[in-house]
Amino acid sequence: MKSPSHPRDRGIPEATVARLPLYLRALHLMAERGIATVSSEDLASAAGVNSAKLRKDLSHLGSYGTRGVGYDVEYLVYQISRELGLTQDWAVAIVGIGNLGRALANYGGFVSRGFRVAAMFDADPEVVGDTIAGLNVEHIDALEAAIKRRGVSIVVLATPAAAAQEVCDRVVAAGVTSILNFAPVVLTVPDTVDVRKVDLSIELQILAFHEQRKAGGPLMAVDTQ
Amino acid sequence: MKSPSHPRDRGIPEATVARLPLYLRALHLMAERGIATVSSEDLASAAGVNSAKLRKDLSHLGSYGTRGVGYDVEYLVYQISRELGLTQDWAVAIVGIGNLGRALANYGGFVSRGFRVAAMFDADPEVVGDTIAGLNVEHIDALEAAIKRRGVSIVVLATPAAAAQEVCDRVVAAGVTSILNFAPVVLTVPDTVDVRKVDLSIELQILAFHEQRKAGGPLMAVDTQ
DNA sequence: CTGACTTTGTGCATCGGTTCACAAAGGGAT
DNA sequence: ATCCCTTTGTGAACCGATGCACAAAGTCAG
Ligand SMILES: NC(=O)c1ccc[n+]([C@@H]2O[C@H](COP(=O)([O-])OP(=O)(O)OC[C@H]3O[C@@H](n4cnc5c(N)ncnc54)[C@H](O)[C@@H]3O)[C@@H](O)[C@H]2O)c1
Ligand SMILES: NC(=O)c1ccc[n+]([C@@H]2O[C@H](COP(=O)([O-])OP(=O)(O)OC[C@H]3O[C@@H](n4cnc5c(N)ncnc54)[C@H](O)[C@@H]3O)[C@@H](O)[C@H]2O)c1
Repeated sequence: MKSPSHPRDRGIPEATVARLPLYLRALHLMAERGIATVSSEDLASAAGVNSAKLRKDLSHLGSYGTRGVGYDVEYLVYQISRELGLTQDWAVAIVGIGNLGRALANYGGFVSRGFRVAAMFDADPEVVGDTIAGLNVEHIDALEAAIKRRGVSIVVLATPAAAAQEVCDRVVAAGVTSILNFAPVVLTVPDTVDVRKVDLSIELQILAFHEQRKAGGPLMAVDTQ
Repeated sequence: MKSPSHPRDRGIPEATVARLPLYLRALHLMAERGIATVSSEDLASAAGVNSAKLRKDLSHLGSYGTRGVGYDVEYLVYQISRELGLTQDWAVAIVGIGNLGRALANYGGFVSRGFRVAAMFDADPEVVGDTIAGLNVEHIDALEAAIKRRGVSIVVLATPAAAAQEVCDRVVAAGVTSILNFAPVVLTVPDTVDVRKVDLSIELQILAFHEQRKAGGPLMAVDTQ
């Protein structure tokens, strides 16, 4: 099914994909500073990873470095961007324009790399019609039509938890296959659909776990007979 | 160094820790609905994981199930909460009260599980003095003093990227060892400090990668000679 | 008290990912 | 043209996490 000895092989490990944006960010900063060439050691430390890992990650995209020299910054930016699909621009819709949805809509760093907020939806008549970052909030009833009309391919869910699954179902029925979910629920979707979640509360709980260990761990012996 | 055959062994795998909050959330929902007992199969499907994984995860905390029956919901909630350190409450500070910081400060689900916003800081005199969710925004100059006075142990960073490392350094110097970072930068900290990051842009890029595959993958042959 | 049935807890094979360490490749100096 | 130096790309050992599959443990009906 796959050509085994083919370079430029498709099938980049998920862990690698998750780090490519990190490398890209570091490379953009370097490009801005006029750095033309970078070694795996330097780029790795800018991205906060091990240099062997970085080299292995990049090797999945092809052989874009020069031994004895390093990687050409511009060229690598281009290759990673292309691999991630950032050479095209992506129309994003945000559903649920409350505290969080508003913050996201106003966020500039969004647009910076090929992502464009193309539509916003809410169910509250109070909110519908508001203009945020130059764009009108539409009623959730218009969801399917607007998704198709605007070519939305990524949806950000920022509704309350109780509404998330229902909105998700509609969005999926409308043909969207990439969802970023902020609501604290496990979404059920067909496996053709990718869901990524961001859950602040989980992050805090993980921090609390380690914090407790740090505080209690060394002292714990005191009380443990 | 560690007692090998000891039950209730310390050293819970990181992957398990990251899932405990998920189980906890599902359990809370069940408790609300009056469910007293749950099998690993049901809890696993509510949390969106494999049941063997769930059982193995729970086995790290101890042997809290009953064979033939399942797990007592209330008891499991208590055990997981205790393990995560949620039986105490945690004072959280938010630094950078812009779009995102404001959304976080207003977020209710925050407080729900033992996390309390105890302080907010900003550098902008326009923002300092505002009241958000009943709490006053303080000037960043008061950072160290307020962290100590209020017993803050977790800091959420929501400043622009350019300010994040500097604020981080101050926060660490003030004795904080748990940081949740929203700014798109790699923070450098002593290894006694835990940093978790949330990066919307990275999530979108990962989605874009897969979306591109879905769209381009099957069609790619068309163009590939 | 016994036996059928349910469900946990875990040994084990497997897998994906990380890291080390080094041969191969290229650049630049002489 | 040759040699030395730097740095890549990757084989291989290692490590943690996953998931299957089942024996052990417990419930409950009769
Ligand atoms: N605010 C945060 O910092 C934060 C942090 C973590 C997670 N979250 C989660 O993100 C989600 C949004 O949080 P928030 O603070 O913005 O809540 P919010 O209540 O301020 O906003 C929710 C918005 O969704 C709209 N909405 C409700 N039902 C809808 C529907 N069916 N279709 C379209 N819109 C609908 C509401 O009108 C409202 O404007 C919640 O699930 C919350 O748990 C928020
Ligand atoms: N808004 C979003 O949806 C979003 C999404 C992803 C990431 N982020 C990141 O989160 C961070 C905040 O985003 P935002 O949209 O809220 O930005 P913002 O500009 O609205 O808010 C930043 C706030 O930080 C304050 N600030 C600046 N320097 C400071 C300092 N040294 N000490 C204390 N406060 C200081 C500013 O006065 C401002 O109020 C940024 O790093 C951004 O990249 C935001």
